Amino acid sequence: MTRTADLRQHTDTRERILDAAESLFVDHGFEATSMRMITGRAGVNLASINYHFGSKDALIQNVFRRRLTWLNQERLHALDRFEAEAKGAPLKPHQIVEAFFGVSLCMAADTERGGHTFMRLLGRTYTEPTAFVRQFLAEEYAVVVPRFKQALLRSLPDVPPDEILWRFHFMLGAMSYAIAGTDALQLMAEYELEETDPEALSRRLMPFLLGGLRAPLAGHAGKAKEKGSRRAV
Amino acid sequence: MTRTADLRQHTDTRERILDAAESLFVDHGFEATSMRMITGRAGVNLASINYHFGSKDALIQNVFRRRLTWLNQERLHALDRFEAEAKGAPLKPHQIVEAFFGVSLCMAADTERGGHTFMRLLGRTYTEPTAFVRQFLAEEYAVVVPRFKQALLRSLPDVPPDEILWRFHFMLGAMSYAIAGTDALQLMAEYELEETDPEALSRRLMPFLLGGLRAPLAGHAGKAKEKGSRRAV
DNA sequence: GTCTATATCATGATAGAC
DNA sequence: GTCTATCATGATATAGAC
Repeated sequence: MTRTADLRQHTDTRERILDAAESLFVDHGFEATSMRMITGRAGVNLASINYHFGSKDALIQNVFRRRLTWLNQERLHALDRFEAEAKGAPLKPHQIVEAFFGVSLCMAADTERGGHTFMRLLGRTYTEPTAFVRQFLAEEYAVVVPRFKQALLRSLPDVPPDEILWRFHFMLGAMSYAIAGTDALQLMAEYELEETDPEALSRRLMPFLLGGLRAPLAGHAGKAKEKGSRRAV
Repeated sequence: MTRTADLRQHTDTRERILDAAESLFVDHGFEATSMRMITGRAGVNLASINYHFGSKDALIQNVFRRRLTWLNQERLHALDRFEAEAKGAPLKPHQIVEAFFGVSLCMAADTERGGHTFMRLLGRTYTEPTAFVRQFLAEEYAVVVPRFKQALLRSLPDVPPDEILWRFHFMLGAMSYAIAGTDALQLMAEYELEETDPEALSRRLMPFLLGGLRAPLAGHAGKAKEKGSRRAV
């Protein structure tokens, strides 16, 4: 149970399994990753997954929980700091984006301890959720999402709430691809791209996100199909 | 071999298999989708997949090829039309975005004949490519990507080429999430979202993409790590 | 806690009758 | 072209010795 995250190689069997599973899930997906592959890479016995986690599904949940609760706390803390500075005034969009996506990119920048791998997994999972994973993610995000949503609503009072939600969703997509990164981009570029420097990625992604978030609304009838009062809670 | 795409239910066994595989691949991924699931949904015999396609991998490729070649042709035609109008002048960013993403969204709007399903599959696959799928996608995009890349370079001469590639990549991510749509968004919204009206989606996504594409560059040193002449071919 | 051995089941693929 | 029956393999999970 020690939380001292040594670099690279964990000695604890539990952590070794989690590390191996995390990286294999990214490359092959949950169901295509067998327990033999996981225990093989972790250098532990096949039966140890069931001993430590009970089942493969429980292992999947632990892979997420291990990092996601911490990540969401950091996102909230970042938001807290900005709101403390603002003293009740609405935040600026770039602060909210910084709090959520900056922290995310920060975790994605950690290649040694697996943060990068995890963020790729998270982005991939968000659009391809198995039933029980979706349920699980919804619970993990239950605290974070409303906070950021409200901050955005206050920050952009002229933009319809639905529009803000969608744009946040688009930003998640852009970030997901950003972190998936060179592997997928290489498919497009004929020449070899530079290594993914975390800071460079942030300098690239952030302006894009803000540009999209603050883009002028489409011309006519953003609320064409009005349906009574449709306001986010 | 008839290309008359009847609505809904195909009578041809081949097409029935392709339809079933397409939708199952979206929901469960390639490897988690068994041939029994596919033939079961298609209402055909288990052995027919191997008879008609030879293997499961070959089936996967056929699922993509069936729609992707057509889609890429449409994207090129749209670009051709704009360039014909422009008579040698550089296109405007919104035209290029319209040509690529407008056509994509148009296919994604087709829910009856499976275009929507396919576009979700394509977006999911782009960041989670099995080895042979990646190879295959690279071939399919070999013609389209350079054309659009060059159009963007001409359209935005002040933006470094690498930056343009990345922003195109980000746009793909935003579109992928946009099409994945309500399923994933619902995870975030506490209230029930409206149905995904295709036109509404386009009105939402397009301004976001353009805002991101044309966003001002990050302040200092966009090319901090210069490495000789790094120009796209 | 770790390991071997094994039970049970689903998978991709094929052979061969019709 | 379609179907049944079947093979070989690999999956998750567990029982029980150490």
